[in-house]
Amino acid sequence: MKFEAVTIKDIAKALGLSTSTVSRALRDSYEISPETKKLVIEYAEKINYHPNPIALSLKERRSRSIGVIVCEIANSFFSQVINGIESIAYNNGYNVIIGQSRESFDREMLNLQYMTSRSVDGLIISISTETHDLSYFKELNQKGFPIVFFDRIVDEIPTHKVIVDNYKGAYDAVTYLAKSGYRKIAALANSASLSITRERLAGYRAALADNSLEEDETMIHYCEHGGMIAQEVEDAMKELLKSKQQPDAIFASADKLTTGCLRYLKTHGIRVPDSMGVIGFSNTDLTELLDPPLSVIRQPAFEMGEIATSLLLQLIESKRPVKDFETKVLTTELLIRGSTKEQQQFENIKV
Amino acid sequence: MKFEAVTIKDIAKALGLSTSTVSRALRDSYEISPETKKLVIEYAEKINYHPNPIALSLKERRSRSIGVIVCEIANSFFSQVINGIESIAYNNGYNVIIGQSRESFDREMLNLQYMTSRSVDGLIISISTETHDLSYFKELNQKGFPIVFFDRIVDEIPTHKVIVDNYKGAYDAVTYLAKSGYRKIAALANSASLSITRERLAGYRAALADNSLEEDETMIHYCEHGGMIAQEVEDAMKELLKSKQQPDAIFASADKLTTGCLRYLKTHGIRVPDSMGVIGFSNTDLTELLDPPLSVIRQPAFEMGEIATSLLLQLIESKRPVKDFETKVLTTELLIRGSTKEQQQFENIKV
DNA sequence: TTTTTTTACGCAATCGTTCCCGGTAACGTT
DNA sequence: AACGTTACCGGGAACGATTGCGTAAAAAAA
Repeated sequence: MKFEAVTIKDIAKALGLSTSTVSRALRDSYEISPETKKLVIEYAEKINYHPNPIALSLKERRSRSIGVIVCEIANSFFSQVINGIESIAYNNGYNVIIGQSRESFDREMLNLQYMTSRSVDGLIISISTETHDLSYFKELNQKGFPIVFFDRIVDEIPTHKVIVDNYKGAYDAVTYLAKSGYRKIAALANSASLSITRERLAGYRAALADNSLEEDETMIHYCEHGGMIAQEVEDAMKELLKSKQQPDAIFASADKLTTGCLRYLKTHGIRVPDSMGVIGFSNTDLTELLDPPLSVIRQPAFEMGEIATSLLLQLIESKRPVKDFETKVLTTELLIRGSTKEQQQFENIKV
Repeated sequence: MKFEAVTIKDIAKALGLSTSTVSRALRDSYEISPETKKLVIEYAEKINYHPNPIALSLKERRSRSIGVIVCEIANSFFSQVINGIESIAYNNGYNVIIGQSRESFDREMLNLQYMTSRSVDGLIISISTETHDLSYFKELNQKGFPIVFFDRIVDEIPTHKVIVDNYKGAYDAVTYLAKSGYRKIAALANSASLSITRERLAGYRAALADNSLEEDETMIHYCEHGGMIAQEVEDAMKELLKSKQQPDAIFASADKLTTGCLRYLKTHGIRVPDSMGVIGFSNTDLTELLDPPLSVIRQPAFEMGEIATSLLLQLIESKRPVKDFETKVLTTELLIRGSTKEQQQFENIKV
C-alpha cells in the first residue's frame, strides 16, 4: 500500500504553469508576480501540498536531521541526554532520529550506516561496549562527516567531544566512602575498553591511594556488557563478595551497575549501608525512592545533550573544514543519600 | 560541510560503462556478462560503494523503515515496547525511527509530518495527552497509510490496534485493595481524554461497586499532562489528601503517576502501606528496589511492541487495501509487593 | 552465406524538486 | 528609433538509482 502525495507538478498542471514557476512562487522568489504567487500558494494550501523532503535531500545533499546513537534509551542518563539534544535541535529546525545499539557493535554499525546513508547531516554518539574497531568512524571523520562523541568517547578521532570529569566524580565519591570509614572499597566497573571506565577507575585508584587504602585487583570487577545482561552483574557481585578481601563498600561506575548491585545486595539480604556501602554513577530520577535511597554521582545529562548538539551544529553549518576541536568537560554532582553512612566506630577502632 | 559519497556514476565512468550496466551488474541481472559483473562488483567493493537510499526512496516510494511515536522514551513501558518493535522490524529488514511527543500535540505533529514525508512505510503510535484533533491521522488513514495504534488508541480510526485489558487490570488491582481492607480508594488518573484513562477508571469504578464501596468524584484526580510535569502530580495528591473523604489507598493509572504518588507520600512522611496503600500501572524494572516495593499492574510491553509491528508489516506488505482490522487485547499481570497490605483489623472493625 | 536468435550493453525516462539559462514582453532612456 | 532594464516566466539539466526498450555484435540456425 503506497499512498500518493501531491507534487509540484500537479499544481503546475492545474494552474497551467511550469514547475519552475510553481517552485519559485512557493519559495517566494522575486521573479514571480504577486498575483501568480497568490494563485499558487492558495492552490497549494487548498490541495494540501507539502514539498517532498526526500527529493530535497537528494538534490541538496542534506536533510536537516541529526542522528543519535546510544546503547539504550531506557537508561535515564541517555534519555536525559536525548532530551537535551532534541531541545537544541528543534530550535534550530533539525529533526532528531534515535537509534539503539544495545551494546552490540553490529547494531551500532547498522544504525550508523542507515543514518549516514539516509543523509543525516551529523551524528551524536556514545559508543557501545563492544566497539573496538573504529575504522568506520575514522573513515567518516576523514571524509569530513560531522560527529560529536559524548560520554563514551574515543581518543583516536579528532572531533568535538562532551564528557564529565569522570576522574573527579569517581575520586570524590570514593574519597567520601573512605572518609566515612569504609575500608575495603570494591569497584563494579563497566567494560574495560570504555573511556569512562578508564577514567572512573583512575579516580577510584587515586582516591584509594590518597586515603592510604590498599588497592587490590581482586576488588575490581568488570561487566563487559555494561550491565545490559543481568546475569553478568550478579556474577560480578558474587565474585566480589566471595573474595578473601571482604569489601565493605562498593563503587559502581554506571547506572545499570549501581541498581544491579543494589538489587543483588537486597535479594541476598545484605544490609545497605550497614554491612555494605553503595555509591555509584546514576541519573535515575527514582534514586530517592529506592531502599535505601541511593548515594550517587550524577551527570548533567540534559546539558551534555545541549552542548553536544550545539557543537554538532557548528560542524554542520561551518563553511570550511573545522580543524581545532574541543573536549567539553562538565562537572558531576555528588548526592549523598542513604546507601552510604558515616561509620564513626570504624574510625575509632582504627585510631 | 558535506561529504561526497561514491555513486554508480563514478563506477560507470571509471570502468567505461553506462550507469545502467553498472546498476544491473550490481543487482546481478542476467543481462550482464559474468566478466563485467565481476569487474563492477569488485570495483564497487574496492571504492566502498553503497547505494544511496534516498535516491531509492524517491524512485520506489518506500523506505523500508517504520516510525514510532511515543510521549516519552524515558518511560520504561515505552522503551520496552520499542525494544519489541525493533526486534521484529530488524528481523524483517526494516529500520525503526523513534520520536517523542513529550505529551505535546505540536511535537507529535512535527514528528508525524517528518516521518510521513520522509517516507516511513508505516507508523506505530501511542498518542499524546494533548491529542484531540485527529484529522491528520484520519487523512493519513484514508489515504491508505499504514498506522497501528497501541496503548493510547483512538476509536474513530479504523486500523489495527494493540492494547491490554485495561478495564480488568484496574478492576483486579482495585478489587485487591478492597479485599485487603482498604475502604477509601482514591484514583490518580491520567488525562481524561485518553482511552486508557477511560478504561482504567471504568475498571476502578466497577471494582468499587462490586465491593460495595461508595464512589466519590472528589476521590478521582486527573493529571492532564500524564505526570510529565511533576508539579501536576503534587497538586493532585494534595487535593486528594485534603478532601474530606480521607483516602486510605491510591490507585494510580500510569507509570509516572505511580512513582510520583509514592514520591509525594514519602516526602510528606505518609507511611506506605500502613497509612496509605498504593497500587498502580507501572513497568519500571526498579519496582522491587523501591521503598516500599511497589505493587503494580504490569503490561506485557515487549510483546505489545512485537505484535504491533507484525500487524504493521502486514498492512505495509499487503497488496490490496486491508479492510478488516483487529484490536489485540493482551492481559496484564498483577504483582503484589510491599506498597499494599492486608489489613485484617479493618475488616474486623467493620464486621 | 543469409537469416534468426541470443547476448550484452546503452539510451532515456522516471521519481520531486531546484536552479541555471534563456526568452519575451513592457517600459524607460538617450 | 534604438537600446538597455526590469519583470516575469518556461525549458531542461541535475541529484542517484532503476528499468523498459532499442540495438550492435556475436552466435546459432537456416
